[in-house]
Amino acid sequence: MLKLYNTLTNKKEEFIPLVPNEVKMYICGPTVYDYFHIGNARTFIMADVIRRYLEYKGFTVKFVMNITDIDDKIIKKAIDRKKEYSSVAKTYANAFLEDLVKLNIKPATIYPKATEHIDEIIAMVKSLLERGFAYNVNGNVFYDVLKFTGYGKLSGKNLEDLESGARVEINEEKNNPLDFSLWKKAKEGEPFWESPWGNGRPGWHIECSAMGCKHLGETFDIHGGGSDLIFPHHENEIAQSEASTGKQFVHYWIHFGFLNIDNEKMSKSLGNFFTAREVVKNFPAEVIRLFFAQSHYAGSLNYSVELLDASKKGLEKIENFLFTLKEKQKSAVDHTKKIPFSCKKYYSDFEEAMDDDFNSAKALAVIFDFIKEVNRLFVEYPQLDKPFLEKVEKFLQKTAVDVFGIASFERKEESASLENELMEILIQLRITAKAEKNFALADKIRDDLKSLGIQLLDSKEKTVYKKS
RNA sequence: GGCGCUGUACCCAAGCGGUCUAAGGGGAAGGUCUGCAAAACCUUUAUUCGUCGGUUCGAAUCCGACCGGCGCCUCCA
Repeated sequence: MLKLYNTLTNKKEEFIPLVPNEVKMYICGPTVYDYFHIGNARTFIMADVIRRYLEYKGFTVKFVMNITDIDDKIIKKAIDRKKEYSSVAKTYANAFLEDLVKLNIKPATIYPKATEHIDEIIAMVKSLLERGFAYNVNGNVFYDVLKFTGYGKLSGKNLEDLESGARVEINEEKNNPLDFSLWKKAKEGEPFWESPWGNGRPGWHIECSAMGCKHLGETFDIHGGGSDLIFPHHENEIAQSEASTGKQFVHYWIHFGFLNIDNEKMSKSLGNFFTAREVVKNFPAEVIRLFFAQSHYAGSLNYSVELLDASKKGLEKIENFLFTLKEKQKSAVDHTKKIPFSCKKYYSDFEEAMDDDFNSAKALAVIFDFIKEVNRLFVEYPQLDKPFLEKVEKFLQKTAVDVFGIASFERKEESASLENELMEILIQLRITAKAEKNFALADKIRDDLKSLGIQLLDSKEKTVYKKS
C-alpha cells in the first residue's frame, strides 16, 4: 500500500488515484529568467524519482510541469539585456529542457507554457469575477481572499495571523493586503495580451490553476513543488481553482525540502547557489541523483562538494558491481546451480520502503544490501548460471536504473573489436612479464594504461580491463 | 509576533512505542585475496539517539521545559 505525506492534511495517507491505475501529477516548474540551480534540481530529480516509482508500481502517469514564461523577472532581464521578453524566456526554457536531460530526468508528458494558455487563464479570471471571488480595479484584477472560506487550509495559516504579520506589500488598489493579482494591467512598454479588462498579463498563480485544470482536469491526484511554494503560491492556486470550479482541486499535495548551503537555504536572492549545469559538469547526473535520493525528499539537506564526493564513491560501488556482473555473464554457464538466493525479499523490502512516502534512502539501502549479498555469492561461486545472473540484472534494472536513474547497463558498451584485440595483446604481454617476475614492466603497462583511463583488474582466473 | 520543521557515530543519513545491545553510504583501523595494487569479501568503528524532566511494563520514537539550527509569513524549488 502506497502512502504519501499530504501537506493538505499534514498526514501520511494511503494513495488512491481518482482513476484506478492512473496518476495525474503536476509539479511546478521554473520561471525561465535564468538557469536553474542545484536546489531546484533537487525538486525536479526527486519528483522524477516519485514519478518513476509510480510507473514501477504500474500506474500510467500523466506528468505535467509548467514553464512560466512571462513574469516580472523575465521582463526585467529582457530590459537589462535589451531583448524581447520572449527571447529571454525561450533561451532559458531551452536551457531548462537541456539541463533536465543532463540530469537524466524523464521528460514530462507535457511542459505547458503560460503564454500559450492566455485564453484559459482569461476564462478562469472571468469565472472568478462572475462568481464574486475577484474584483477589477482599473484593469487590475485581484482575488478577494476573504471570499474564499478555505483560504489558508494548505499552509495552516489563518487570515488574522497573516494580517497581523503585516509584511504584505501595500497596494492601494487592494481591498485586503493579502489579495493577489489575477490579471496585471500592462505598464508602458511591457508585453501584454488583450483581455476584457484591458491589455495586461496573467498574475503568477493563475497559470498553474488554469493549466492544471486544462491538462489534468478540475480535480487531479498530485500537485507538488518546493516547500517555499506552499504559501502563497499553492494556497492561492487552491483558492482560484476551487472558487472557480466548485470542486476540490488536488487530492495530494507534496512538497520538497530545501537544499542548503551551510545550513542556509540555497536561493537566487541570497546568491549562495550553483547552477545545475555547473554542478553536472563536475559530477555525473548519477552522482547527483544518488546524493539526493540518499535522504528523504521532504527534509532539508546540505549541499557541499565533499558530500557529493562521498556519493560518488558510493556510486562507484554500484558501477563496479555492474561491471563485475557483466564479466560474470560472459563466463556464465547454462546449467542451473543451486544457489541459495532469492530476489523476492529485496523486491518486497524495496517496495515497502518506497511505499512509505517514497523513503528513497531506505530503498537505496536495500539495493546496497542486495549488491553486498550478490558480491558475496560471486566470491563463493566462481561460476554462475545465466538465469541467476539475469535475475540479478533484472532487479537492478527495475530499481537502480528505472526508478532511481543512478546506473545504466547500456553505457560503456562493448568496445570495438580492434581495441579488444589490442588490449588482449597488452594483457598477455603483461602476464608474461609477471610470469618472468618482471614486475617493473608489468607495473609500467598497468600505470601507462591507467593514465589513458583504462584500468587493469587482476583476478585469479584472468585479467580484465575497464574504461573509466 | 504568528505558523511549521529540525538536532541520531568522524561526515551524510534511515528510524513514526517493543523485532534498536539503532539500516545504508562515505571515512578510518585490522584481516583475506594479490608479486604489489585495484575490485570484492570478513571484522572493528553509537549500550547510545541535543539537555533535563514526565507518561508507559517498555521511548531515539509520545508529552513538557530548556539549549542550538532552519524555513514560511514578500519573489523564490
